Amino acid sequence: MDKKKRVTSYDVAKAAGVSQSAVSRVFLKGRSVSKKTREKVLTTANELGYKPNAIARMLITKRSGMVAVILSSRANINYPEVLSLLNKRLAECNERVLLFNLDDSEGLDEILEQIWTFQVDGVIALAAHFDNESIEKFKDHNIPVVLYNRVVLGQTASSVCVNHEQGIFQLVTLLDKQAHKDYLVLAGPTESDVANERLECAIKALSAKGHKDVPILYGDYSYDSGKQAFHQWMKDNKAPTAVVCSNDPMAIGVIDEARRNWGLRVPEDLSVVGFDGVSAVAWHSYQLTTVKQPLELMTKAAVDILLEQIETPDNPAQLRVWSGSLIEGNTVGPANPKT
Amino acid sequence: MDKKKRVTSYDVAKAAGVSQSAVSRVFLKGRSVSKKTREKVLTTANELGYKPNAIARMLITKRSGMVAVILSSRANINYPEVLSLLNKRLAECNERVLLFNLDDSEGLDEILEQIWTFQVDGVIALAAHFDNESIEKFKDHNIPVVLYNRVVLGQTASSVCVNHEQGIFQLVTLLDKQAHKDYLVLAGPTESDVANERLECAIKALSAKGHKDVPILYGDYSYDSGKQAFHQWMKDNKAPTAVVCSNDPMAIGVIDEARRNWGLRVPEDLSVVGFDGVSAVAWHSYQLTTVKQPLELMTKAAVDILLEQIETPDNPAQLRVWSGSLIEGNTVGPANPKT
DNA sequence: TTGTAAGCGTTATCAG
DNA sequence: CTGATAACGCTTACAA
Repeated sequence: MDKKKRVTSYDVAKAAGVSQSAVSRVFLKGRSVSKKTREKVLTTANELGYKPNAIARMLITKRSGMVAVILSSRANINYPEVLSLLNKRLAECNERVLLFNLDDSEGLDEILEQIWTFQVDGVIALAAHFDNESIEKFKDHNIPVVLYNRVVLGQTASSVCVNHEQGIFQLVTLLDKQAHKDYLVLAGPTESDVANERLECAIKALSAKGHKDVPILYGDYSYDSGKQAFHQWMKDNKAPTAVVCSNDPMAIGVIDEARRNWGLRVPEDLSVVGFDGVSAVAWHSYQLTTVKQPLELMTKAAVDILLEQIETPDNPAQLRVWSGSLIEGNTVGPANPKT
Repeated sequence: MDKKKRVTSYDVAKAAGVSQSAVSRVFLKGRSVSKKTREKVLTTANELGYKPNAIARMLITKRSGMVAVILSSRANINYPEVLSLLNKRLAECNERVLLFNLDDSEGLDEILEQIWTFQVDGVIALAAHFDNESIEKFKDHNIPVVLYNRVVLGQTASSVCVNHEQGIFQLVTLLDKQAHKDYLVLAGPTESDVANERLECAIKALSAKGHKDVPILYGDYSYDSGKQAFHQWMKDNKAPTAVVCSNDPMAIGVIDEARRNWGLRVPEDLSVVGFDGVSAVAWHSYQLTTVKQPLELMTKAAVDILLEQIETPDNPAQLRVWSGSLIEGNTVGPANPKT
């Protein structure tokens, strides 16, 4: 009694006195089965504990019901909601998430091969290290891809994005209105496309307001890197009056460093803005002014677009861009240079 | 040129002038193939862009190479590292993560059926709503389960846990040494087993130090719920001198609320401890005293145990428990009751 | 509406 | 070492 063989549609068929295909039809939507046999099959299936084997189904239908989600550890740790929301939306559409972690570009080819062998229906890519060549490979394999917050130059794949340019422009405008002149930009890791885009947007926005040659510091998106970058700068330079950070944790790091080690009050002496709208920005000790990504809308759209591409692969790629919403915290004040 | 049919082992066999089974053997480890045919097959496979079809392999080998990870949104958002670490470890062992989200118990049965149809090799469960009955179902289906931070009474499934009792005892001891007498316990959501266990441990530890009938507040593990719970308490009651919180974000909420709205200094007037050791506890504005879970060790063990159960299903279930490490921040000070 | 039979693309078995 | 051939458990024409 311990060698429990899996019960198949044949077993059910035999027990119910019908053909195997009848059993199969009962478990498929929109197939013509008489009420009588349906009930007969359903009850015996229940007795035997039969559940259709998804693997066998995948093999014949050539649809796996799985979507590969490629992300980096950093992406998941900074935006855990994204994965949860994607998963939930996909589950509603009867697709499961098969997870792939891509932290350094070395493993990329290996991951692509894996994805290919698993016959996934589509791919959603959030990873930083993801070049255009790889995107082309998916095209070659006829497997639809949706990029999340990743701009493509050639526009061969669909993507959903937050409008970095508009969001950062809003933040810079806010600072500019307060008559700030001494700016600092704290950028993210140079390997990240998103980080580079945010940096460019910051430079462009500042430039549009007449602030050229703003010094640029680099961090890795972490709190500590924000602290450290600001510390390094302050050791050798005069304090800025405004810091434009490429994400929220770094901005919070800058705030803590400024307050703790350099006697700067925020926002009286120093204004700081972030980006993303993570939950901690609302914490009372910070109340960071930032721009929030509409994650629910973006994830929903990513799934919708992907499913559309799965159903009708010949539809052209599309790009959808959302404006972020400004969160006015308490970290922006009038310029007040320390002399 | 656009109807790209997938290339199969037959195509490669024909092109290379060998049998289909020869091709198959080349792509399997430890199969005897002559050097000559191996090379021949490998090069033509490369030319044609052949990759074995994992689905077909699953069907015949009855191993899917996939592990179901069941988690709640809250779990992923509070402990995003756990999923990343699990995924990385599993990938090293050639297992992929198939994700299942379980937020309310209503969908449980549905998810279990899905998991069953996907023929996953094993399950790692981090979800809060996961009763013993469900665990039994996996046993019935012969599919190994490892529970993550979830105690089982019957001990029919393996599990890895942080030692809540020991960790909380350390924290309470720290407070007791500072002569605190007026305690408050801030517990997590009552639906969560982990939350309930932490609450029990707190009561037990306080009781062991002679502090009986400590008032208990409830939150949902979020920053806001910590703020709010403390606010409610303070409206009608005298300030405690020490708050034992069931996780870090709630503790940080308590700190902010105490400082902002009740003029309490931390740690001079109020001591606060948390649990988990999330990254924000190190932020300078808080520097929370807490206990950190050894996530790397725990996730590694979860995977190791699961794989062992997959290889040798008759091995008995095992429980592994780790002590958390005390992080002494700056939120515990001598008792100093405000009169 | 039902049953028969032909796949889907592998791996496993067993002669040669 | 190699090549037939039989599974694996399902879906899907096709014929009845």
